[in-house]
Amino acid sequence: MSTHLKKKSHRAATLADVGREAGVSAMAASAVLNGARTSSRTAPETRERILQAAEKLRYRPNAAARALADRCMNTLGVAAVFIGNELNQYFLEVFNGVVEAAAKHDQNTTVFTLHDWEKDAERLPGFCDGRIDGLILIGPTLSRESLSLLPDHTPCVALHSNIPVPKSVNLETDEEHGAFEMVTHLIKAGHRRIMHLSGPRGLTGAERRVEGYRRALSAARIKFDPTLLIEAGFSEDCGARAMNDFMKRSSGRLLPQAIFCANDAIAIGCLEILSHVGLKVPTDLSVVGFDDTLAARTTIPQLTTVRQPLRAMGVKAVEMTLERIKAMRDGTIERTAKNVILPTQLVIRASDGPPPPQDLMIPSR
Amino acid sequence: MSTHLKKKSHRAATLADVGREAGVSAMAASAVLNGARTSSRTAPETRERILQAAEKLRYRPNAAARALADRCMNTLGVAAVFIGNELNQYFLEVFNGVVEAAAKHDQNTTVFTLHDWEKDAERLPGFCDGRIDGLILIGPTLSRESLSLLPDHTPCVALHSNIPVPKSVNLETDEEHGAFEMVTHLIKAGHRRIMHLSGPRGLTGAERRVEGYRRALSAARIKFDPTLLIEAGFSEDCGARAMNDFMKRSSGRLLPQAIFCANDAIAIGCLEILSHVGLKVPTDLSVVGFDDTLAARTTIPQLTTVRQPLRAMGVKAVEMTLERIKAMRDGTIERTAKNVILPTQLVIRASDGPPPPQDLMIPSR
DNA sequence: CTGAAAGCGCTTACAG
DNA sequence: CTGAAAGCGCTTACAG
Repeated sequence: MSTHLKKKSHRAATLADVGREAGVSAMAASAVLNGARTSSRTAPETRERILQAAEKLRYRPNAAARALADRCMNTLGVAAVFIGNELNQYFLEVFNGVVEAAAKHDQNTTVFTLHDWEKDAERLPGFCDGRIDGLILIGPTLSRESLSLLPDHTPCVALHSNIPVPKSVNLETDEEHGAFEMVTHLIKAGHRRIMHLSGPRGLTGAERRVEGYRRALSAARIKFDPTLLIEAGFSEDCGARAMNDFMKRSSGRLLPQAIFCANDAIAIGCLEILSHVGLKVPTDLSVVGFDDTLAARTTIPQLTTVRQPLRAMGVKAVEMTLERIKAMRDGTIERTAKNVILPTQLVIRASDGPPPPQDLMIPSR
Repeated sequence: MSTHLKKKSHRAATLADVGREAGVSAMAASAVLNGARTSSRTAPETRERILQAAEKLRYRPNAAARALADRCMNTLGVAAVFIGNELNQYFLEVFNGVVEAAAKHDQNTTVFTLHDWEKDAERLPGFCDGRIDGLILIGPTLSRESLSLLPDHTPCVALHSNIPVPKSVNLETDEEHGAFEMVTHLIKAGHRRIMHLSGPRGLTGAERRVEGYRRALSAARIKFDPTLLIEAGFSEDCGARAMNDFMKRSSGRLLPQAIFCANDAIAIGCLEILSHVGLKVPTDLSVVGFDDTLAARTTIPQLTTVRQPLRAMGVKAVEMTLERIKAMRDGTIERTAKNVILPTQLVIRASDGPPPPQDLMIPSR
């Protein structure tokens, strides 16, 4: 065919090209190819011609042009931090859900990575520059001031935000209850001397788990022993370090019967140290985690933990973002924060059991 | 001169707005705010005025408009499969590198998920519709026909493609050599009866590992025993199942001294089964993996494995994609496939050791 | 049912 | 050094 101009070969076909090929205008082509009210608008015969032309020219709508005209990119932004350049398991679980739901709704997902929430907060407005229609913040720890940087014109949903994000949807889980249930479970199995390796004190998530731990103890009338509450970071390394330090400085004293770790990563670090000193889990002592990340299933023994529906939260985050985007277009968007709290769930695997028949000591090295 | 129309308040400021505010044209603003040759073009004093106006109006360039004019989105696409809706560890490691490098080069990353490479191949051209400048395929297993669907106008880089992608950069690792080294390492430690839990036969990656295994045996003059070569899938479940089946049908026979698993996930499944039947790793037998994913460090004992530089491959994929994008713009792009092979590396951790002093039998259950 | 017009916000030549 | 013009590919009113 003579329609193939030289320069066209290196350019994607446009609506104008399709229209020309089909002998109609570009907007006719637009209506049948990309338009919403496709069917009503165009005569069936014309419609067919346009479809064929598009097929022949391998027409693909240009996303940028459409976005410019539409003010809609069909893409969702996801912001998260890289700790030491490493995406953590928590993020990955959530992201899994986000990607899954985004795909289902024909949305793209673009990932923005920060190194530090507070320091990089100023980059947030830049993400909302037209390339995304909504923004999902994963586990942000932003101050009230930084939060105010978020522009109004892009709907936002936050997961496990350290403080609720104003005018946004805040998705959380019932961490206090999850911790309570887990510690109660340990108590019912006969444990009394239960240690808690907490997350960084001051972080909402960490505090809630500490509260659940203490409430469970007090509900069972077990006296809270401050030497059994040890602060760690939310990583494997931190868990290992905290546990190691504890063992060193407490050698010769009574070994805790169970250790409730503030997340799975800490539990894994903890397991590692215990294995080094020859203590067996769960026969010598029980170790349990929190989160139910993939890693909880790859430890040996598999980790008893508190399931946070991270994947489902990712899915939900997408759905609520989409809702807000729609509401914003319709002008019906609410300007108030909305908090959604999802339940946690106890997952009993193999890393816990009854306490050993007699008290064990912390080995000295 | 009603500068502040009502509708403007709910709209992001444009270059025209900034220009008006600064008393210059939109293109002047464009030049100083977004242009490349910024400094030379504008008088310092004008420049300052424009900058201030932009600041005042909180001007943010609109990505879609820029993309349309530029034909450049500053975003890279990443395509991968979800197996059973689950992103695997392999992907996550690579993705980590991709996101890291993309951030460094001020590129966005958008993720496209497929359920099955071959079935969803037809979706690939749709991704190249102007919203991405380059496409990275992670572990594609596409037929030659499907590969031909990839449009010419978007540069492509593939990682561990089952067959080299034509006209693209193909990043691989020296898997055969890695497998050879690992098995040789086991042989040097005294192992003779070495089992291989392979990946799906027919897949290039799986075959290369089998080849390395067999070459190492033959280099050490150990006769290849076909009953010790068992096919598994590349997942934990598959590894567990394959191992379980083997143990069942071989009960009472000699236990292998070492098991070389085709990836870490298989090794984890294998460890799980061994732990169930009460066999100790590495004292009763050694178990080693391949990949060095995060999971290799969370098993107990930590997994000895062959490190593939997955993260670095992600980084390299981004860099090479960017190179190709640039070359395409300059018209200097090569139309030939380019293969880059990265080295693997032995990582000795705690899941291997010398064979036990006497032969062990496979326990019957 | 269909097309001509205007506009989305930005750029890149091109004049002055 | 600076601005008027045209165009990127698509849409949404608006006429016919």
